[in-house]
Amino acid sequence: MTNPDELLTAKAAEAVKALYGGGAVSPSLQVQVTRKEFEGDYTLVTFPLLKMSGASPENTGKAIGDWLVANCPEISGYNVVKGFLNVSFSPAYWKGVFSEIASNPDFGIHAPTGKTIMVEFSSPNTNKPLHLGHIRNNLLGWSVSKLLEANGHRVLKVNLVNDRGIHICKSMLAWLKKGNGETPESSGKKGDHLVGDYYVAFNDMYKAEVEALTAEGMPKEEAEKNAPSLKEAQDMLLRWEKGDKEVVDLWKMMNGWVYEGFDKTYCDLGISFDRTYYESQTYLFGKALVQKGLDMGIFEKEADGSVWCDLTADGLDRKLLLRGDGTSVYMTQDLGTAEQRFEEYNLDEHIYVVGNEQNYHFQVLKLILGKLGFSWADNIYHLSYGMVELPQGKMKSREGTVVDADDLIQNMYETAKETSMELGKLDDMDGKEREDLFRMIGLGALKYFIIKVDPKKTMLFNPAESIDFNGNTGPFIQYTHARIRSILRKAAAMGLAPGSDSLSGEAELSAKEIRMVKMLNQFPTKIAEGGAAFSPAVIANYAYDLAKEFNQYYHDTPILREENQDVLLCRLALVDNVAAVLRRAMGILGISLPERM
RNA sequence: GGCCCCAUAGCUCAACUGAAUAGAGCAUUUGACUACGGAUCAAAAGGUUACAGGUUUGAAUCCUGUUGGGGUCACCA
Repeated sequence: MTNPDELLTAKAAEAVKALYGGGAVSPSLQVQVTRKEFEGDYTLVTFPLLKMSGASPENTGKAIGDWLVANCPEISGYNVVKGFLNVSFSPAYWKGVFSEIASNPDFGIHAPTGKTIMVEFSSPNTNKPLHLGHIRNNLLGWSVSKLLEANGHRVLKVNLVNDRGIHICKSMLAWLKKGNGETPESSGKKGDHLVGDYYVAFNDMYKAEVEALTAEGMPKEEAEKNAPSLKEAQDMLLRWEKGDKEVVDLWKMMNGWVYEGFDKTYCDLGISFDRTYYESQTYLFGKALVQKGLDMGIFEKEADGSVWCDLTADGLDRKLLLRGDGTSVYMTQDLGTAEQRFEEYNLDEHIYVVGNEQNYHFQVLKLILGKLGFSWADNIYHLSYGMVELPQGKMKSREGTVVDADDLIQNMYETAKETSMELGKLDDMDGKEREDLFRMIGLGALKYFIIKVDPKKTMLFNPAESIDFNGNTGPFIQYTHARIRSILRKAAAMGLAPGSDSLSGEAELSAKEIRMVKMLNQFPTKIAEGGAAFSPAVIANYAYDLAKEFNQYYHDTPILREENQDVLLCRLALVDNVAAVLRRAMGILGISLPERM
């Protein structure tokens, strides 16, 4: 069955042609969902048609409305308000739409496109634990991947771990000096936190040294360059690059601790990757491309041996691609990895989930890849998300205002537990089951809180106010689902279950039920919309609207106490499908819905 | 300073490609369990969409300027 909006667009085009003639059928037929406060299902905006009709908006609307009712059996009526033609479809038509939704177990999921898309996200440094910013990145990367899968694409989720560099050496050095052999086992600390503590310890040490040097009369800038611990860290990096066994062993051991910690956090968040890349293995990529660019004449070499790409003609700056000593920089490496990935996986698209502070970097990356002649340069997309800010502004590790990921997850669990225990609905549930439920609700609240915001926008998190469990929240949707499941359990106990014959009766859908069918019917469109914009927020807001619609319906429509068997079965089928769509929508966001809570 | 992004109710967020009276939630005030689950529902109040112009039948949305905020401009990643 054709979608109502498509049907109306097609029929309206016919109407315009029949009424106003000519081959000049206006391409600007605007069909939209009728606003709540007006009667009707879909609305045709008549303003763009006035020149053609030569009549007032009211008369144009009337003429088209009359034609539609006369020539289209699915359309049962219309009204015109100002220039808006509000069209109603018949209840029988909507029942047909619903029956199609109900018979499709994968309703909303799009057919395979054959496209392969790589999504890179998370990409942590191995010198400190994950924080709230990483949580937004991880949740976005994960849900965008799921959303693209729902759009029929094959998705590869990858992580690029920044496991080398001076910052890693800093924690290693501090551990050597002050660690006394401390390990996660000996201290009981989670590995990533342990290593993070030594990174902080390094900075304290370094700051003290700089202060001591400036006290002796050395200018601050010079002191910052000459502090002995920094020198030692730099020396350690050189030894690492030479493969010095002692340094490499230490590096492996400490990174191992960090990975164990990260794995725990990823597991808590319900996140995994198809492949993990390590910069220690990819940081030399891209050097061949530098030579290629030089040969093509798009890069230039300075007297000191450094290589640059001049982008001033494109309104940007000159960009360094190779240092004077022949070592590569971040950009070089990204150019190389992109080429390597497109070749190895024959990618159609590559999405980088990276904060908007790197907009410039990705602009340059894309531009240079284009200049190097790669046709796929246009198929890389920087999913640039906004920072998570605190009431006092940006999170700053130096000022201790970073919201730790593990703490936050634990916190959400505690709050979920408290709330649930207060309500006391779970007294007959066993311990393990309860723990899982608290985790599900806490995570649901956290994930929804983050994902419902448009990725591009800066968002605010206030640690002083705990994340809500009422209103437009994850638990609201989880609760709605639990409620529906409760009804269905009771129905099953009465020997009633929605099935393929639930809609075969005479029952006609009420206005409220049509509204819900209409909303259900939008699900595939929402998935397409969210996918096109790489915005899981579209799905989150849709799920909320649907849940809210159900709760209103639920409040004043008896289901189990309905005496007419046909109507009862029809209602059961309807709420069953609402639950199924909620599950599918929230599944895309990585949020599970409970049977009860 | 150059370039980029942002500004919507007290607060957190919506508003498809320009469309009807700019919508939700939280907080505030009020009402609803002898009811299929009150983590719910119903209602009140809350707005010159930062400001000033412009384009359009129609602007939160597009254009110009102003103000305020953020980002970025490393031989860091």
